[in-house]
Amino acid sequence: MERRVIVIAGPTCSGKTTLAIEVAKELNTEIISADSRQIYKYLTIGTAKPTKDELKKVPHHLIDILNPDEDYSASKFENDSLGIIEKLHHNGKIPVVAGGTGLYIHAVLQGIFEGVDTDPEYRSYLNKLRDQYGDEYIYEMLVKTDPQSAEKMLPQNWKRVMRALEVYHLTKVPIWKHQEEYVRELDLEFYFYGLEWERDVLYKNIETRVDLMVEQGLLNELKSVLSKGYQPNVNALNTVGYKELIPYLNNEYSLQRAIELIKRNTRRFAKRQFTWFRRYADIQWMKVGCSDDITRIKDEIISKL
RNA sequence: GGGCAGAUAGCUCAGUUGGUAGAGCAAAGGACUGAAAAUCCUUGUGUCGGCGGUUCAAUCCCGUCUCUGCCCA
Repeated sequence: MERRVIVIAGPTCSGKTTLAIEVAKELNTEIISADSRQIYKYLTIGTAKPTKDELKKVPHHLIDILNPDEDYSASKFENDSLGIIEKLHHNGKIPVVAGGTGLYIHAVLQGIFEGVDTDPEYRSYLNKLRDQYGDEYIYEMLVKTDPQSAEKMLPQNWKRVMRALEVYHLTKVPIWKHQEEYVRELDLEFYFYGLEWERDVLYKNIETRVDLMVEQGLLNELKSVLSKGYQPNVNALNTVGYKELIPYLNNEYSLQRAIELIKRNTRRFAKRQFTWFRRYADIQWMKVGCSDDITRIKDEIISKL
């Protein structure tokens, strides 16, 4: 029974898509996208989805599965991706998981503790409290209910504070305890790779790609999503490339400024991705200097199986 | 060729009536367990253009050179 899984991580614009396709083609297998934005339909240019041609070469999973106003989560991703992995294994294939969403990659590799769903009603209640009384207020709520978790967080980081409150609200057990007790037993063998670039080269590529996205009609793509009736504040549009263009459409600044911001925010995003992936001791970093290296890396990955 | 104004952090600049300097932006490092392209935290040593001089002490004053901009020939 097959139990191997190839995982390809790395920052945005690092060549994950191309590499994954080359590997999958050679192994005659399929790709699972670990990308919290490519999940959404209509966000195509700005999320640098694989092209139609590329999608034709190799079957892809978890791309274009949601409307922009639908919710998703790391835990759903874990379930969905593990389900697909199981099916592929059943067919004797080695799945290729590729993507840049650190938490999703984490969900596949190690899992997210189970059993505590989101509670939209409670979240909107907390959001209201926060709007009215500020970060400190909800943080104090956490200090009272789950001081141990509160100690590890700052009041400003309200998203984490809210999640901790939510978990306690639903289970009466602090989040750190759930985390501590959670053990996932899965018989999978991961081959975990990260793509590494010289920082300034990657940044230059990012800028070129942003210009290309604009040329390809990023702005029209956003307008078309909005014209379908999706609100500018949906989670899907809180995405680099789109969130900077919305104020431009509202005449808050120039298009040139928006493009600058997209480039800067993409750079910062790439940096955060490096920070996230550096935490894994078992990641094998593959140095990339130009797009030709991808084929070489593909060969190396396959030879190590 | 002459005159004037500049030259300080990666960039744009501020500043020190002489005691070796600080903002914004950019950038770097970090956190992250069901919103994660999200949400947050931390970080400013730089021959103050070069070389001389004055001074206990020069980024600051003086001289000179180089470069940049403007003006006059």
